[in-house]
Amino acid sequence: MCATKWPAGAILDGMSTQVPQTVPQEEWLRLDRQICFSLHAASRAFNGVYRVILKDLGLTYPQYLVMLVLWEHGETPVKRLGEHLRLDSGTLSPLLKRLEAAGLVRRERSARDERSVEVRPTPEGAALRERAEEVPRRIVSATGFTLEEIGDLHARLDRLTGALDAAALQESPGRR
Amino acid sequence: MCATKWPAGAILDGMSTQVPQTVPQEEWLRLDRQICFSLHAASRAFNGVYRVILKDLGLTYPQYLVMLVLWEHGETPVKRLGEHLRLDSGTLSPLLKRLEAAGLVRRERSARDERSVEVRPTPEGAALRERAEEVPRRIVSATGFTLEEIGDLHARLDRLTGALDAAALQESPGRR
DNA sequence: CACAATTAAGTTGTGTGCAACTAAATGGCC
DNA sequence: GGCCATTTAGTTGCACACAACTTAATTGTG
Repeated sequence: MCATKWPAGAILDGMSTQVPQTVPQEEWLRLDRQICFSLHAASRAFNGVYRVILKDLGLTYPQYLVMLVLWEHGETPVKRLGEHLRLDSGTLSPLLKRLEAAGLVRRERSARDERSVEVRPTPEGAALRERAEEVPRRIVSATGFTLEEIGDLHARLDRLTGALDAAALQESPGRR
Repeated sequence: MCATKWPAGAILDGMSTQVPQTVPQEEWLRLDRQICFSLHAASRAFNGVYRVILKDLGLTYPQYLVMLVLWEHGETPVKRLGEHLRLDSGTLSPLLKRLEAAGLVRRERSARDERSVEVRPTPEGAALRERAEEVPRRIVSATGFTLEEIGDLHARLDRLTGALDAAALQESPGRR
């Protein structure tokens, strides 16, 4: 919910604030833009390349991510999809409805737990995997990075995400 | 590869496809998810931390980026804002309208070029800068990274974005 | 000067992403 | 068995992000 107060500064609590104060006051806003902004920009640039490549498949980028999970794990409840992709039902429900309308997945209430909805690829959705298999190579090639560099970047980003999640969690302890 | 199928194969043209074929077919879809997904996740994690921190200021993350540009450069036409932030008018127009409604910026048609709209911070918008000055430190601290690591990550991400943009450009040569 | 091409904002429509809420089912606990 | 807290999807509302389009102003060219 993160709807809480913010006594401001809580995010620093419990974290080592080992940032050297060698950077002049004035520079902080510029520096900051570089950090957050370069990530934001990279994410959107990635999105753009995926958009072009996935157009043939009729998928958006988040829809592709969902299909990746389904191809790997088969029938999966919405809840677990959300855990894999870090998305909640507010995002997944309409997305899955579109995938179902496109004939790529089927949704049906679990028999054992009527709260849960199982999502599984239709034959068409499963068949799409073959055509999707060339996507990764094209993406890697578009990055211009070697596999080693990609692995390294991946590790850094995961560490970053972990730290950011931990910091945000300090604020809103009760969600997802 | 890159043989027949897609007319979209242009994305590979002119790039060295120096990806070693040591990874088995089956693994590609998993690997791929790791690259794109970790970036996607990191971007959203950043967004989450910013959302929490910026709530005090009444700004969303993209609105904060716009204010950063305005604080640094003063009066700026919408067009230039878009260049700085890599956003088009479809995103900026409603965003700026909200910032104007919040009393943080003013928009007015340029006298010399009636097509252009100049955006500049109001006194309230300018005053917000002071309160925003603590944001970067809190963000850096939330990442758990040193400034050196951040600089390094920043360089990699910029390189990545450049390569991805170049690849996407090959596909849709006529835009933005 | 006239007129086509270009440029800058804005609008419309679609698809996320997420907070806040609702509804239904389940599991504990007495 | 009855009741309440929890869990799971779904819905609503808001804010990007971007493609495609519209409108208005400017520029370039003959």
